[in-house]
Amino acid sequence: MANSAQLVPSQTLSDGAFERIQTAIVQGDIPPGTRISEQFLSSTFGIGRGPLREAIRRLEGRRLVVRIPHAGVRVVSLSYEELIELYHVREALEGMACRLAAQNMTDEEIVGLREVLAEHEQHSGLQANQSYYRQEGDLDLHYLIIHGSKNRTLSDMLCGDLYHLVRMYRYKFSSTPKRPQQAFAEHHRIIEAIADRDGELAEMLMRRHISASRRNIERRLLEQDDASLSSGGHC
Amino acid sequence: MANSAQLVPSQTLSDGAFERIQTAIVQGDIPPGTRISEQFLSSTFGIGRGPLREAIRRLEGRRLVVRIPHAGVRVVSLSYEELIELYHVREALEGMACRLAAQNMTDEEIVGLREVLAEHEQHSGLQANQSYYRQEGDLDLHYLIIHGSKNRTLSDMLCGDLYHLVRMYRYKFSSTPKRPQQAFAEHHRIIEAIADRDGELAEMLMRRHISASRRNIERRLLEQDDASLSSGGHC
DNA sequence: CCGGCTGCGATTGTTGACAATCTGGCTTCG
DNA sequence: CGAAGCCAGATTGTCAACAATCGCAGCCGG
Repeated sequence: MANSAQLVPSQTLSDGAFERIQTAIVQGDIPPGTRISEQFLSSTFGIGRGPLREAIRRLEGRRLVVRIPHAGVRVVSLSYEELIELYHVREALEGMACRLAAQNMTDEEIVGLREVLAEHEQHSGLQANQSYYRQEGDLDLHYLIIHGSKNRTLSDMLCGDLYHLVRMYRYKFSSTPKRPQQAFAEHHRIIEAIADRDGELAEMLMRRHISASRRNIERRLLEQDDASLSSGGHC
Repeated sequence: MANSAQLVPSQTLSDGAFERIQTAIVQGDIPPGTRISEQFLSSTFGIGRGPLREAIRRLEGRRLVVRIPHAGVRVVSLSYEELIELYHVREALEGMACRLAAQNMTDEEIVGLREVLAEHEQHSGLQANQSYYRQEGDLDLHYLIIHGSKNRTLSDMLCGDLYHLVRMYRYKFSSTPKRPQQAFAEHHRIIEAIADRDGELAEMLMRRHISASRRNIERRLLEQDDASLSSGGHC
C-alpha cells in the first residue's frame, strides 16, 4: 500500500540518492545550470561518494544532468530552442497516447477523466488567476490520458523523462490570463473524443492543444526577449 | 579526424566502458536477457569495478539494462508487447521528424536523400533476397530524415535511445519477401513529399510506413507463435 | 519421497584512501 | 602594466578491501 517510495526507502543507498536528487531537480530545488559537487551531496545525504557517483551516472543516462569530464556535473539547462523542441516531441508522443487512450481506456477510466475535468472547472471558477493549480491539474489530466494509452513504453518516456523536464520550466511561463479557459475547452473536447472512441480526432485535438501551448510559450518568450534582454544570463 | 571514439579513448575509463558495453548490447554481441556480472566485465576490460558500475548505472538510466537490487543486471529483453509499443512510439516520433524535415531540410540534404534512395534501388535489384542490406539502408534513410528535422532532442531520442533497441530486434524479423519493394515505394513517396515541402503529407506517409512495418511484425509474430510455441523461452 | 531449513560460496553494495586533473590566483618576465 | 607560467587547493577519477545480501547445494524432518 501507499507509495513504495517511502515505505521501502529504496533498498540501496544509490537508488535512494538517485530518487532524492531527481526529485530535487524536477521540483526546482536545484535550479537548472547549477553545478553539483559530489562532496556536498555526499555530506548532505550522509552517504559515501561511491553510491552517489552511481546515482549521478544514472541521472546522466537520463539526461537530467550533463557532465564535463574532470570538471563536474551540472543540472541540465534547457535553452529556448530545446524547450520548443521538447514541445514538438510532446506533441507527437501525447498525440499518439491520446489516440491509443481512445482505443484502450476503460469506461471507468473515462468517467475518472470527466471527474478531473469537473474538478478543474471548480478551481478555474474559484480562482481564475491562479494558473498554477490549473497547470497542476493540467498535468494530472495528461497523466491520466497517457496512462490510459496502456502503452508502458510511451508512459515511461512521457511521464518518466519528458515531464520532469517540462515541469522544471513550467513555473517560468505561467500562461497568459486567457489561456486556462481556452485549455479547459480543449480538454473538454479531447475527453469527448476519447469517450466517443474516436482515436483519430482525439489525437488531432491533443496535438492542437499542445501545439497551442507551444505557440503560447514561443510568443511569451519572444516578448520577454524583446522587453528585457537583461533578465537571467543565458550564457 | 575519423571518429573520435577511437582517437580519444573516452577521457575516462567509465565512459569507455559505457560505450563499449552499449555497442556490444546494440550490436547483439550480448544477447538480450543475458545476465552481466561486474567481475567478468571488470576483468575483461581490465578496469576496476568502480568505473564499471558507473557505466552500468548509466546504461540503467538509458534503459538498456535492467537491474534487480542485490541480484545483478541483465540486458534488457523486449517482450512482444514492448516491441509493438516501441513501434507506436516510433510512428509518432518519426512522423513528427518527417514533418519537421519537410520544413527544415536544405535542398542539398534532399538531394542526398534521393541519392540514398537510388542506391537502395540498385541493391534492391541486385539482391532482392538479401533483406539485410535493405534494412541497413532503411535505417540510413530514416537517420537522414530524422537529422533533417533539425530537432536535436528528437534526433537524440530516436537515434540515441530508440533505434538501439529497434536494431537489437531487427535481425529477428527479417521482413517478408515482398516487403522490401513495398518499403521502397513508400520511401519514394515520403521523399517526394519532403521535396514538395508538404510536411503534413510527409508525416502521414512516414507514419503509414512505420505502421506497416509494425503490422508486418505483428503478423509475423503471431504466425511464429502459432507454428512453433517451442521456440525461445519468452519468459 | 518431498518440502523446508541451514550453511557456504559468490556476487553485489559500500567505504575510505590514493592518484590524476582542473581552476584560480600569484609570481615573474617582457 | 599586461601576459605567460607556475604553484596550491580543491575536485574528480580510480582502486582495493570490507560488509551485506542472495542463490544454491546439501541436509533434515515429516
